[in-house]
Amino acid sequence: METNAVKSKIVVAADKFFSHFGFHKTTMDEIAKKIHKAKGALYYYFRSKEELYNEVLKQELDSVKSQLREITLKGNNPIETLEDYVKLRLELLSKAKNYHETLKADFTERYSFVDDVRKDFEEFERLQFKHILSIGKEKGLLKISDIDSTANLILILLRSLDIPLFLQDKYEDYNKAIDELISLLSSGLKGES
Amino acid sequence: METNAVKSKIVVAADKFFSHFGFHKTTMDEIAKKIHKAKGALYYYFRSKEELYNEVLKQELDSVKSQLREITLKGNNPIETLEDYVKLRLELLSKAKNYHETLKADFTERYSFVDDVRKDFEEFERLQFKHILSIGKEKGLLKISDIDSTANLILILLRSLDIPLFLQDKYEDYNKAIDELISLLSSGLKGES
DNA sequence: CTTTTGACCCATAAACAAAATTAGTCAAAA
DNA sequence: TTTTGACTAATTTTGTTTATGGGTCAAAAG
Repeated sequence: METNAVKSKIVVAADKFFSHFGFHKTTMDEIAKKIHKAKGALYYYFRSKEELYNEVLKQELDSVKSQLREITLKGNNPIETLEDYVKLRLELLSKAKNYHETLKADFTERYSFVDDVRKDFEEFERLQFKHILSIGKEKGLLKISDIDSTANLILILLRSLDIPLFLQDKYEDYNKAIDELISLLSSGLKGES
Repeated sequence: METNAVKSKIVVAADKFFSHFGFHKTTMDEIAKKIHKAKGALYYYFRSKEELYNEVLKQELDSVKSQLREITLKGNNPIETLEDYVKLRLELLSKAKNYHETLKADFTERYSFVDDVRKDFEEFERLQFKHILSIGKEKGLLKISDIDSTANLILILLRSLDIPLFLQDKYEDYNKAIDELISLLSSGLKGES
């Protein structure tokens, strides 16, 4: 693990601007100014603005990942774990401004330079769901015929909900439905399909 | 019910252009030309281009509504009815190009002039779900504590899925998950929450 | 009286050019 | 090894002109 103090400062400063003003309305110059460096210094650590943005998003999502991973590992009851996961995920992602921006970009330009980070997050989540479900199956608490398909469904539902939740200010409106979804998942996964 | 032949021809012609090229890339002139009328004639029947587009969308969704209503009315087993509803809905809406355009517009300009039609469709669907669920509850086939909340959840899930399905070419990828969702709903609504 | 026409107006969009901004480079310096 | 800052080239923004297309309306048609 490379712990370069300057590189970290760049990422922290960049995140401040990117999450406030977005990718396009942030300039490399202002990021450099913020940490009292010349613009050229940024290019010593990052090949391009896109690579820097990619790193900022990576750290944003890595933080979310590590907090969600705790839930998955700590949990005893898979139903409760899933409930906690969904709630914490909602809370954490609702603050992840750069993530929101990449979601929005899907409808206009597409930020293909963050595809790897986003794919990584997707696969992380898929793994968490598979893990939770397999524990539930082992313990005989959940009746699931195909873990992969069920994990995929949960993944698709949550990711689909991200769009209205974070891009269309439906956060308040949908909050009640999230609880409803959790209890539907609970009872749905307990019963026979 | 006003059955004006000319008005109908206008709407049919307008639909052809709007669904192919969208609201902005369609001109009132070409719609008029298509039915061998002058542009002014369109304004005898419609106050504006927006009102015409609104009417086209209304008819597109009215057609979907009437086909979905049949499912709701014909169905005996509420679980099967819900399954049939979701599948037909997906099939019908996947072809509803103007509906897709209004969904896409939500992320850019917003077509506020179609809000009424869209709201109407939303309330129609809410009613269908409430109807199906209440039948299921009556027959003792479904265990639902709050019909309104559950209907609302189904509404939110399906509408959230519309975006990736119709706007982000995930139609193929998600098709398997739709079946999975239906069976989750089935077992979830049968069991206790 | 109802419906249609098409020239007309004007707001908006497209096209183009000029100016300004900013991503990215690099030789020199720290 | 790291940083600088002037420099370049590409992209955006701004301003201007031209073209397009929504909407009107007096006159005509039926």
